[in-house]
Amino acid sequence: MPASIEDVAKRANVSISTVSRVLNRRNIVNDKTRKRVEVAIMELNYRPNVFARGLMLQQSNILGLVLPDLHGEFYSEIIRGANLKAHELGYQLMVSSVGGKNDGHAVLSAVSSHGLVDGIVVMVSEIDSKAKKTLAGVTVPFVVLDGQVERVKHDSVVIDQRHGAEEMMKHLIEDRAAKHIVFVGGHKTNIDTIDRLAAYRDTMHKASLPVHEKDIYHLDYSYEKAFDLGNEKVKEWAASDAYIFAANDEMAAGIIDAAIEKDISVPGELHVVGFDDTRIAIMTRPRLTTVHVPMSSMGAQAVELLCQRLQDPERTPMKVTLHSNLVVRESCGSKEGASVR
Amino acid sequence: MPASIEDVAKRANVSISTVSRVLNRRNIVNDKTRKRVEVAIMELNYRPNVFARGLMLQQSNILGLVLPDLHGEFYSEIIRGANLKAHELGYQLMVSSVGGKNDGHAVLSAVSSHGLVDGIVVMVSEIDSKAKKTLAGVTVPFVVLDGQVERVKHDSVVIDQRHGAEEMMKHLIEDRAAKHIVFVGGHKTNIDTIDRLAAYRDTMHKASLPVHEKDIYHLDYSYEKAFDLGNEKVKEWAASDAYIFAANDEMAAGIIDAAIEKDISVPGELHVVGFDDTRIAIMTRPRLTTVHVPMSSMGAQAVELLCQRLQDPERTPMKVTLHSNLVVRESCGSKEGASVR
DNA sequence: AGATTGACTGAAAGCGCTGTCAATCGGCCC
DNA sequence: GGGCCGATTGACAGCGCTTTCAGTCAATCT
Repeated sequence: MPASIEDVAKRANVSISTVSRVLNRRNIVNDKTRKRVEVAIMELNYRPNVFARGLMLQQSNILGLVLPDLHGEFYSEIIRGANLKAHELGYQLMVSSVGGKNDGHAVLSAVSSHGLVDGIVVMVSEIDSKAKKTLAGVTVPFVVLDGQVERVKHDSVVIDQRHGAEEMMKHLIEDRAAKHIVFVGGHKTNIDTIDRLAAYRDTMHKASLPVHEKDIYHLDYSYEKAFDLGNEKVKEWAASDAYIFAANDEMAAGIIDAAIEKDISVPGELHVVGFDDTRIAIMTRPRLTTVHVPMSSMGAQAVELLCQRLQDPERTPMKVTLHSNLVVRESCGSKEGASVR
Repeated sequence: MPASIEDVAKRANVSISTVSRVLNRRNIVNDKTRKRVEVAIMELNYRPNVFARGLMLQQSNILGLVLPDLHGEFYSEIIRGANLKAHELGYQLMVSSVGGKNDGHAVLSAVSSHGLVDGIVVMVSEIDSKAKKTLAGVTVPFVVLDGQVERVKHDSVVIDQRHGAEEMMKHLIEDRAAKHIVFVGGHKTNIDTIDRLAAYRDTMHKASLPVHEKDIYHLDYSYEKAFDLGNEKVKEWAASDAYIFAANDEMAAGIIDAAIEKDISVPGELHVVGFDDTRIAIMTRPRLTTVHVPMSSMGAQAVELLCQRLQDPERTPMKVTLHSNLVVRESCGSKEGASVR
């Protein structure tokens, strides 16, 4: 049983009020008394009990981070950024995934209404997900990553995917003179996929290029599925001089590897680009031309917003937009030739 | 302000004791009464306050997971496994990194002695790290991942790296007839590196192969550093028909890519193998021959051990050993030829 | 009938900490 | 000398919940 505030008080020969005061740097405590208390705290290796404190203060200094999954470089980076910033601001982070199962729903509400966390950062990547509905009933402040929840007041940080995606499309069409672009996305209901696909359609349209629905694929963001698709289509694609616009780097990697398997050279015969600029982008050969998305900044920014709101609950909701931008490497050919870094 | 147990009691026209009883399924509460209380709970959307509960019960149902870093597939998988198991057992997970900074020390002790968490899972990958010393003073149960702490009673889950590493070395020497094997590890003080290097030395010795110190490199497990090293050495290595034993998949990938850059074919002219069997292993071309390490099982197992200990604090400490095993793919040539999957 | 028992339920004591309010004390003012 | 002031400190009321410890009441026993 760890020492309580009372033990400290007794040892220092003061009342618990005084101990509490020196802990919280409240009022002024006489120098001598404070020293005495501090010594007692040292000697007893005393730490205030979080629960008692939480009960009084109604706050825990714990933040929740709820992601669709914990897998892969993408989420990994978000967690990292969020964790770092949270510690910097004196908070602890609790990470959860609202994974495929309906269990996500439960986790989310548990984490939030329990009163355990002071606030949460949620990433909602499916449009119309259950999580969104649950969020509407959440009582603590929350910030939404990469999305919005209607009719609920909250901060959010979004990526200007549109911009990056358009830049990419323009690069393909204008710099690379692409005529035939294939879009390989995640699930149809995935917000990022929706955005990126919209940019695809728009840009094609503006460039007066035809969009064939058979050139639009919806996979699940995984390397494996993309590899399988690639295995099947890569020859056909190469034959039509296609440019493959994958909605994340992993799928781009899968397709490139499928091409290699079939002895089709990238970017010689087939061009592939990715999205996110995760570390995978530099681990493929050729390295990926992709769109850089500042993942760890997203995490950090969200935490920062959340903490600000915790301090000033009345602040008007903010929406921070982070920019994405094109990163040209070799996977779709380059202006200067294939060897440019 | 969320509803309290008292609000429920009033609404159901009973005392708080009764409400508490139905919450904890204690004693027997009359059916009718219980229904009434349950209805009130529903209507008020009541959730017991974690702090109050924690204060009474001296437990939070929160587990801490402290890793050296949160970056990369390796840790990502551990987190995933741990998180899943924790939820399964009714716990929440709090993830921290004890990163390079001395801040890790602080985090660790904060997390533990604060009384916030019921127990922690720590991964200590540096021998003689500060964290280890801190652990000795930790008051809650903890389980150590991939290591041991002297003179302190605790459970642990370790990987039998030795076995996998030896299997790999034997494969190289016996099946592939390697004569010259280069070891590329992480920091000298990293436990995994130490283990793997030991296996390297032993097996070399047993096979009467000479170990040259210049064939042993200590990097930092990163793709980039390995890529740089590769750029410098790859030609020399290829010339001497070397086999590169990288201590993780990322470094193996870096070296392979450096080879490709220099137009040296893998596994034709240079042979490279990795360790861990992360998803990176199947994303390189050629795909990596590596040692499979059950990362998510590690996380899950650790959580399970921790929970068992929480239930029975007197149980004698256990050490669970997980096995690693060789996975042969193409990066060092294969028995059946280069195209085997 | 009076005593005893069993099934429920309520009152109240904290868990460890914060914050309000009052008490104490030496010094200073009129 | 009495009163007042600022500085410091202690008492104590909760925060919301669990958990004895005592009832209360109808049914059962002797």
